[in-house]
Amino acid sequence: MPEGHSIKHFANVHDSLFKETTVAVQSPQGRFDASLIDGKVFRGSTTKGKHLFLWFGEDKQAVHIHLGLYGWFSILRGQSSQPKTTTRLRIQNDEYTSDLTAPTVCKIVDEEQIMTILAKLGPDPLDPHAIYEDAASKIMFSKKSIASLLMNQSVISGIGNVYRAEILFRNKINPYREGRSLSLAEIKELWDDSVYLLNDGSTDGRIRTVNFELISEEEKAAVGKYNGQFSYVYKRTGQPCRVCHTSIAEDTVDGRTLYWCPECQK
DNA sequence: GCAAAATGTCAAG
DNA sequence: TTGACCTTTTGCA
Repeated sequence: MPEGHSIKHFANVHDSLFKETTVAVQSPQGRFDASLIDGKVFRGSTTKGKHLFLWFGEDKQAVHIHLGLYGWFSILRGQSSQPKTTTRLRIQNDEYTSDLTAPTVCKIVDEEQIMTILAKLGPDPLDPHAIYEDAASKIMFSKKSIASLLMNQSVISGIGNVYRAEILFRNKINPYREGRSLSLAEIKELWDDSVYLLNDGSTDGRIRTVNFELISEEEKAAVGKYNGQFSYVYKRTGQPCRVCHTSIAEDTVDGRTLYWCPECQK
């Protein structure tokens, strides 16, 4: 389940495995018209926040993909495997197969539609040219909580529920503070930490936020059970804070579950 | 075997 | 604010 780091990771994977190769495209599920790009050359990927664009052919047609809550790519070596009936988009060259399942969006878009999508998104911490002040100026005058603002893709794009919880913990910010109550230094710290964490996560598509020394031996031993993903507060309701041992709290904000440490994030 | 939850977003009420 | 949507995984019978 994807935040911005996964999108960037999948973009990089597609670039490294399929770029400038002729690809066969199908939609076993039938909900994407694969004939529009089947047999064309894959030209590469672009991303912003949680939005991925795959470019094909001489006239550079773009397929807009948003993974939503459940969408995922499975990348396989070879091309012999049978696709699942739920596979929306299968891309293959001589060596690799990419199967996309359960995206919220997977469709051909034109330049105007792309501009509309991009215009709605705040700066992406994964973009080296992002203008962080665009996010800062929205946060510093807002009466909404910083927890709300970080999840709002028009403020800052690419952060989801896991990174939100973890970034606020790492920077000792109470999630209910109004955006306008944050100092510029605090906002800059949140941005810098987002840049660091999302970049790190995008290398392999995994979220790493916790100082490894703070993870207990028992937890490390049970690594398979947790799929190797540790957190400070995300989904740790009732468990002791890794820093101060206070019980981690949870609440629902804007329909999403928020986790925080009442002591570290006063 | 089935219900519930899950890293997201949009539109209806 | 709630429900709908796309699918898989987990936990409880």
